[in-house]
Amino acid sequence: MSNSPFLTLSPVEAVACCSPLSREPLSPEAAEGIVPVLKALADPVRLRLLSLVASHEGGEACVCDLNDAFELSQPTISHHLKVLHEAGLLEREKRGVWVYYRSSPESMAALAALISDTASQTPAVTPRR
Amino acid sequence: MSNSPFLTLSPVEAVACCSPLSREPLSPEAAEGIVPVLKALADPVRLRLLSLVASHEGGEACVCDLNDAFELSQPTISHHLKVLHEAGLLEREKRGVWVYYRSSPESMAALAALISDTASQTPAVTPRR
DNA sequence: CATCGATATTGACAGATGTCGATGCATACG
DNA sequence: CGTATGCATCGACATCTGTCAATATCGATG
Repeated sequence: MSNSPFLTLSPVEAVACCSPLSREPLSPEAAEGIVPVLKALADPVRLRLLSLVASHEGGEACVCDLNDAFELSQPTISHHLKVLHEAGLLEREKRGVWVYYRSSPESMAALAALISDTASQTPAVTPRR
Repeated sequence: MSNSPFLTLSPVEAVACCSPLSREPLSPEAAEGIVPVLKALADPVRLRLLSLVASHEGGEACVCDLNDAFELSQPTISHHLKVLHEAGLLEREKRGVWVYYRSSPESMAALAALISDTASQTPAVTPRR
């Protein structure tokens, strides 16, 4: 695999197609692909946002509720939600005037498997079309 | 417990003592305690360093070997190793002139459990087939 | 002791990131 | 229509972060 398949992958896809960290040395390209997801998580506000959404009933929450949970400006919360969304950790759905964000358990599971693959074997890098 | 127990905890301890993200909303203090570990991971060089050490035989590697794996200055690698060490993701041991870093599977497992406590139960994200 | 080799620390600097106020853009409702 | 509300985008700013060259430290060895 000479040319990186990671350039065409979304962050979560890059995570899902890697073998676990402790299995073999991560390639530079794979690392670059995965890092956006970890960066998205590596902020206290975003971590709480993700937890709020994921632990909310139905695994989703309205932006208006999320705003109220922080003492931060609305644009700031909107910014953080965008980062989580672009990393593939939150899905977005507009219903009327409101916007709902939904957590993605598959993405979280893929990330967890990358960090510590104790039980299941993740499939090695499988090119998709 | 109104006063934060997280101030006295090392990053990995903060990770280990939290219920999973999707179980209940993360408290601001818990988030602050966990974030250093995620920040440590959220860099391509550090992610590769961790993977190199973890996948190396015996789960440990000498700094001299790690330096050679990157086209970065020695102080830069030393800096990144320090960050990983202070986050509790790598352990340090000096043997003679050389320094060895060892990965901490428990820390990684704790982090994986925080992100997705179903990681070991769900058939890890499988590609469509 | 003098020196060398392996790591760590320091100081400086450019670029990335979190935050805000102001503004834009839809959609709902009189 | 016009207006109100929910959310996103923009521009600006201060702070944080990754990187390097220079230097310090510490153990081994002659």
